[in-house]
Amino acid sequence: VQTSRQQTTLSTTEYAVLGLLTSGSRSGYELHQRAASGIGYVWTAAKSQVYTVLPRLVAGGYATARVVRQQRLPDKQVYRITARGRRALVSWLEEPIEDPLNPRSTFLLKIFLGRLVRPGALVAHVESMRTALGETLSEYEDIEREIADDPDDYYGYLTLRWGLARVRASLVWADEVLAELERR
Amino acid sequence: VQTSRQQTTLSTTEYAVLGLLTSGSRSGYELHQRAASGIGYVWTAAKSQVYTVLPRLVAGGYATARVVRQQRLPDKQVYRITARGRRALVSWLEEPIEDPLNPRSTFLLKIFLGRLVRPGALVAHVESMRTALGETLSEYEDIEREIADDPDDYYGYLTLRWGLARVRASLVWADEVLAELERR
DNA sequence: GTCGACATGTAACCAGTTACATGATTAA
DNA sequence: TTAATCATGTAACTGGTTACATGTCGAC
Repeated sequence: VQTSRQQTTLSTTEYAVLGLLTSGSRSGYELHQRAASGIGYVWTAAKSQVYTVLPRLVAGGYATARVVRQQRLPDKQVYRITARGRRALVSWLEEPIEDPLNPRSTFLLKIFLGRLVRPGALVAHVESMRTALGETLSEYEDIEREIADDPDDYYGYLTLRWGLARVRASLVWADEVLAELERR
Repeated sequence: VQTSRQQTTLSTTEYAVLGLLTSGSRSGYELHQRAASGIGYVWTAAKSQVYTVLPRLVAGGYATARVVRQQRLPDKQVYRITARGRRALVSWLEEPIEDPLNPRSTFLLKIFLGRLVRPGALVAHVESMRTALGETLSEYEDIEREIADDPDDYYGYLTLRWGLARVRASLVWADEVLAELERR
């Protein structure tokens, strides 16, 4: 028996949707609503993306769909994550994060879904973030030394200070979280 | 005499390129190199975007191109911003920023190019950012009160604390910058 | 009778990334 | 001879946003 061709890698949106499905079966509509709260702070998806992604997850064997008939309200498709979907999600969550400082990086999504992974994987993610933040901080500090006293660079310096403030705040966060995770 | 159809609104990438051209005439290649430093911390563009955008700016009358012949090295097109380009850029820079907290918002770009606008416009941008940050902070603090003690939300709380740390750092930055700008 | 929630989707578009393509010069 | 820099572009693809399309029910 020949199985149909399946995707082997999923997009971040697909993993985010699988992540939502780990809290229970949901319809496309519900997933889109949920995307506004909770996970919405770390990952958003347009309605059209959700409806595009769900049939692909079913086709790949990562989820199953079941029609729920309703009176008064239109019928809906309710999606449930499969064991295969769970395995794919967990192994993706444990994979190292490349370019953690990229504003579209998956860092926060992977932390948010931290309950699904081995604690060591989470520590590794936060440590890689801390390393990246430390490198960025010293890079920014080098630039600061160059431009701080040059009035021509005043507006560049303002934006640099924005970056410095946020990198430093994130570093404090990373140190706190690492201490907390290691205490567990 | 009928002028050819011109774009009336430009994309953010086009404004960013115009912003780079205010520091002097540049070739596409140079613009792409510069995008790695300075403005690169607040706006990046792929090589292909730069080469796509430049002829459009010329077609719209926002820039002019001149061929510079070189021995040994290939000829290059050098672009210069026009008065029209400058006017369009400045009026865009002074326009209010919608959704300043959106990670792809133009806030930092407009601060970075602050030397081109009236000081009042800059103050308005930072004030609108401070307002948006204040609203986000109290929203996050509300959520914190709900989830801080619930162990089921532990990983959500970790990501919330990341957000809190960064919002608070940005608020401190905004207050400092406003005080500084008003002292001038 | 108009609006909002429920429910599912398609189509078009825009921005951004990566790969492809070419070709000279210079340094390791 | 291999890679890097200079220089300019095109093509394909991915991800994300907005608009379009349809239809019921309940509340105001």
